[in-house]
Amino acid sequence: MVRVRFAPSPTGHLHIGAARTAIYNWLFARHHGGSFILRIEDTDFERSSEEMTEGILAGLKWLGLDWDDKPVFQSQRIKLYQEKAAELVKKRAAYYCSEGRSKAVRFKVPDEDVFYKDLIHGPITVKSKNIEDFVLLRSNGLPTYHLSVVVDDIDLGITHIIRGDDHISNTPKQILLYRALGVSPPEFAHQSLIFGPDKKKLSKRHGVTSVLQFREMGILPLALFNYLAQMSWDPGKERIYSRGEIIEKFYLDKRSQGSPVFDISKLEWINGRLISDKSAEELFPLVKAVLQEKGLWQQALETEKRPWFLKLIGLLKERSRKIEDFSDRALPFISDDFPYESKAVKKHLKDERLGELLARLYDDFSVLESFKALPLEKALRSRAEKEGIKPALMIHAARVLVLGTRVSPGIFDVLEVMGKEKTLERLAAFDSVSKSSKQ
RNA sequence: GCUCCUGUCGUCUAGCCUGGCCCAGGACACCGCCCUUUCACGGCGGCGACACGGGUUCAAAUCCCGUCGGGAGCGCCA
Repeated sequence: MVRVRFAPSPTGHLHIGAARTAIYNWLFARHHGGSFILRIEDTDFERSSEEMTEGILAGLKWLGLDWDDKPVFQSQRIKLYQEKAAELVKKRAAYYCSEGRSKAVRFKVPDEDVFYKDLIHGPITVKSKNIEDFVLLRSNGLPTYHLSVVVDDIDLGITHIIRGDDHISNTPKQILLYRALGVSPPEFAHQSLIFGPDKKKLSKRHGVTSVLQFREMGILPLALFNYLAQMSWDPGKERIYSRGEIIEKFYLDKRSQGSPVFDISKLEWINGRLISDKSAEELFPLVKAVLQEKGLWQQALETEKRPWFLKLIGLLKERSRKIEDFSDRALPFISDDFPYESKAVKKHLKDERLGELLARLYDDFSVLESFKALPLEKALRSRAEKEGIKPALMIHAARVLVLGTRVSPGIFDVLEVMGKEKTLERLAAFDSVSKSSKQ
């Protein structure tokens, strides 16, 4: 029976490196039908906080991870560690050492080399003479990491320890502790660390690293999940999978051992694909949240204008890579207070014929019975033909006048969603818009 | 300094265990073309890597040795 754990210390936010470790443990447990245990390593009272614990749990949930049993808090198990330390002293595997007035318990490293077979790295051997006697119990009676980890992993019946490479050199110490406690050690698998572009361990100075920050940016949980799961590992031909598919394909060995560099453009690519695949209905609450945050939300979008708003989301989702992207792009549709890109105005509104052409187009549009993409397109193209000009001239001008941008979804779909009233109003604003940029 | 881990396109990786199908495959990014009203999508194409040096072998990205590079750990932090 496979039993693994994720053991964060609540001294900071859920970092994507830690999240990746959590994902691997979870995947391993689910693949083998085992258990995934959460253990909060909060024995460093100075730096730990309940708030951080909440944030970490929220991050895990958001990623779609669930855990078995209740989370275990090390702060509530101090007595157990102290007992085990005493037991080791009794067995003469550990001893009291005093430096100054304080008295701590140190492990007596025996004169035997440590060998173990890492599931990812293969055989690793360390000579015991390279390991110093390390502290088990601090002079204040609190356990150190090595003691609490080993005692808990034994107590919780952990079968596989999957964690970051930064723990490789801790492992021999812990194996020695298992031996001293008379328990055979579990399997170990050490996963490479995520690096920044400078090939150093990823940290805050590299930019966004907290899982919750990605959520705020408008990254979908499944996108981050896929991206993180596919570091050091290649599940196959498709580039994006459901959680269930990844569980099915997951394996630990035979994976890349080098440290991967975090590349946000790939994450965003996955995210964009996932956004396109979602329905407007699914996207609705996410877009709402972003608009609310930017102070652009209108209650009507949820009530009488909801069907219209869903159409808008459907129009915009194909080319959005982050949920954030929706706010700028939706702006001209839900408000009259939007910017005109000066480059766009200069490029597409400078033709002198435009004033007259747009006036005629205005008339063509205003007599349309149905303000839908197809008739709109027909009207514009036949106008262009009559005038002997390329349709593109009016198309580009219309885009700039209606949206203020050079880039958008197909213009006729845009106009349809924009509606007759606003479209005509904005086409009529040609003079003032084109003039304003000349100053 | 000591110990351990690690090194395939700019980036993520496949291949390495079980040498030949690899003058190295895919994806992201980038560039070009097609589609086209713009962008995105899609299609097609391009750029681009086995860190280096020896050895073993008919044959090495794959096995062996060495060199160099990168990282992490060495706390009464976790």
